[in-house]
Amino acid sequence: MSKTVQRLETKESIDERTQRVLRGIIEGYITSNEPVGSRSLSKTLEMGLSPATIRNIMSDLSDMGFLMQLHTSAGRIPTDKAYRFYVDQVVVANQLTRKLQKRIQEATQEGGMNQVEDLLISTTRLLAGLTQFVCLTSSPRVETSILRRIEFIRLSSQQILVVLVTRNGQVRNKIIATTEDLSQDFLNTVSSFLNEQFHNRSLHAIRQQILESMVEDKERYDRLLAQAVRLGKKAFELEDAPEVYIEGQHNLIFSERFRNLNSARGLMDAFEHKSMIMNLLDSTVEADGIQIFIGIENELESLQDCTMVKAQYSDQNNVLGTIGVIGPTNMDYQTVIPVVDFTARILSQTITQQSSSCD
Amino acid sequence: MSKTVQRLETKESIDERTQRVLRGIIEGYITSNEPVGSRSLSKTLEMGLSPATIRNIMSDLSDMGFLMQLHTSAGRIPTDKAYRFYVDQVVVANQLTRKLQKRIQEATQEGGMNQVEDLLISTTRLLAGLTQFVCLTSSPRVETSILRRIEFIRLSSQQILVVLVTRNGQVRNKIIATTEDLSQDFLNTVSSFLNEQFHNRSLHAIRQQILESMVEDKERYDRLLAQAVRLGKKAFELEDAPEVYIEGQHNLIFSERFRNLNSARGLMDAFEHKSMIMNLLDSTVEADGIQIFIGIENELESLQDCTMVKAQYSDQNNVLGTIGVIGPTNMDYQTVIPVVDFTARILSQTITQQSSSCD
DNA sequence: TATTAGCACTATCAGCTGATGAGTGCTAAT
DNA sequence: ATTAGCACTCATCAGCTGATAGTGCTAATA
Repeated sequence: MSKTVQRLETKESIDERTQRVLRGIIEGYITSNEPVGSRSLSKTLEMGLSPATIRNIMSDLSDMGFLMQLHTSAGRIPTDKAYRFYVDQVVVANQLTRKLQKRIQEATQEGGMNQVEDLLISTTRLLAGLTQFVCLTSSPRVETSILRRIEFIRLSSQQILVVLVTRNGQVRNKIIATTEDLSQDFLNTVSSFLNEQFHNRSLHAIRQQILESMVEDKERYDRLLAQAVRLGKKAFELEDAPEVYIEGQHNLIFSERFRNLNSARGLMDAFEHKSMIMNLLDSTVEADGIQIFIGIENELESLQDCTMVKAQYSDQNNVLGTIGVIGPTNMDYQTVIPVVDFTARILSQTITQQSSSCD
Repeated sequence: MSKTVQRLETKESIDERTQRVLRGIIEGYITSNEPVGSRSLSKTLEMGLSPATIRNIMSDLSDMGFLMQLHTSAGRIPTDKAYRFYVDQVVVANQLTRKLQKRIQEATQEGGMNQVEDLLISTTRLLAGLTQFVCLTSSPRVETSILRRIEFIRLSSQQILVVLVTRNGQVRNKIIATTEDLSQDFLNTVSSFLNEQFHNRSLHAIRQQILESMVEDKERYDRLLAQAVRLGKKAFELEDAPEVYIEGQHNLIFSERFRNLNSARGLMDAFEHKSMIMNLLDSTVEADGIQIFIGIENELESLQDCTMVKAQYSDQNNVLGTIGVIGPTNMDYQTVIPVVDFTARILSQTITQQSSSCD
């Protein structure tokens, strides 16, 4: 008999009243950042329940793994499981206030942002500012971007500057060394050749094809083709340096909301390793909407006291990168989730506009 | 009579023994980061002085403003004045260990650093790592850099990418909008015209001249000239965004050596305002060597518990920017000063090599 | 049977206490 | 001129205190 009761009390079937109490505790802890006790909860809930009754319910919730205590007499705080319940069951697609929407839109559209890099940096900073957490953004993987234009500029007899513009507006510069002195005229011919040949192909695909060309019979090459392949090879040998932008690290130290966090040091250290962060952001089941990792759901150990909320941004065709915030597990999900979501959408929109403005 | 004595005890004329004691206290505090008392000093000094004698000397030094106490019974610590004495009188041009020299050289010369930006960032990081302090670097003011090459690349009917390469290897990209659709061929003509016209001139001078051209009689212009002026104007309208690189901020929080610092928060906040930092670095009497600002010598209030050690770097002709570290006033000057000095020299050297490699 | 009041229990925190120790200043002796 | 000796001053720390805010359990109640 008691078994049945226990089954009934599993995730799906906590009775209404218990749910309301749990929700009250979670929201109480989110707003106050203090453990919540039965007495105060009895007041704020306004369900006409006495502290004693609430204690009983709390006790049950503790047994079910939704609540825990820091010390015997400290009031209770939600566990990661509770936040998961809260996010899945309680938080509904919440509308942002118009005011906030406007603020985000304005910030991303303000002038001088003709380069994707600038746009990403300022968006990252914006989100860090809005949430008062740490914000991370991965830039589009150059690998998969589509070539819009490539150009070679002769700097000296030994140096050539490669300028590479992708469809979504990223501009990459790279200086390559040559042994042979090539005239600017010749370089122009090479670049028009490459532009024609590889228009609208992904950088990855282009590199592949160039490598294949190289193993083909070399004698067939005229000078143009040979140099085109040689220069192209160097140009598309992109450092796949993972570009990540991080803003708001100081919140980790100074913000009151991170007070309970003991691994600030570990996180700061982790942020130094950009490739690890890159991985953190982009190792994602291809998901359309927003993704939330609460506490222990995070793989990275120093993140297990935090929640990461992230969303992908894209142009009209492809996912380009990820933007996310890292905050305390008792963050205000009701606000943070839509903020991240909306920001990612606006970001996608802005980038799409930019890349569609080419002929 | 007593007046004469006081005069004798001014900066220049502290007697040998007193100087040795002062030096002992300063060095003791630098190494231990603890106030130093008469007893322990009597041991480490090995001058055969009893603690009592040392106390007398200490008392004199306090009167002269070289020492102070945090509490009545806490031992003494040097004042800013003492550090100034130490830096001016005691620290002699110290040779770096070969090991350290090598490490700096290797770090700045490691591959893939074909862009000045990368070089600056990695040097900044290096210096932050070596000193365990915060390191700041200002990038060359684009204003004063010499034009090496300018190029226009047609992206679409409304967008043109400007690529601007300076003598010292900085590459700037900017996308400008046009109303008129200009062919790539035409753009090439414009850029060769501009390159010829303005070769080896400073960006600042170029902008001046373009503005002057504009007020001249407009009718004389042929189409090429008109467009060249129009595009040139947009191209050289550089955002004078002060570029500053900051590394090692986490040391401010986590390093034991910053323990006595109460204004970490203020400093972190200051670092957010890049233009202020830029000012801090570059507002410098044009000085050849290294510059040191100890405690209250710093204008910025939140810096007045710190020492800033900075040095300018340059190519063969001009000062380009400044690199500096911010640490506690009781930093190890004997090491830090030569490290900053040497790093700045190597930086200058590397940049000079790069800019001299053009034809 | 579900709820509640009452009570014993417990951990934390702020504030006080006295002991300890490092360091000073002064004075008298060398 | 130097030093030994001594009284004095604080900062720190451990240990104790009462107040507070929370719990769990039990017995009474609707």
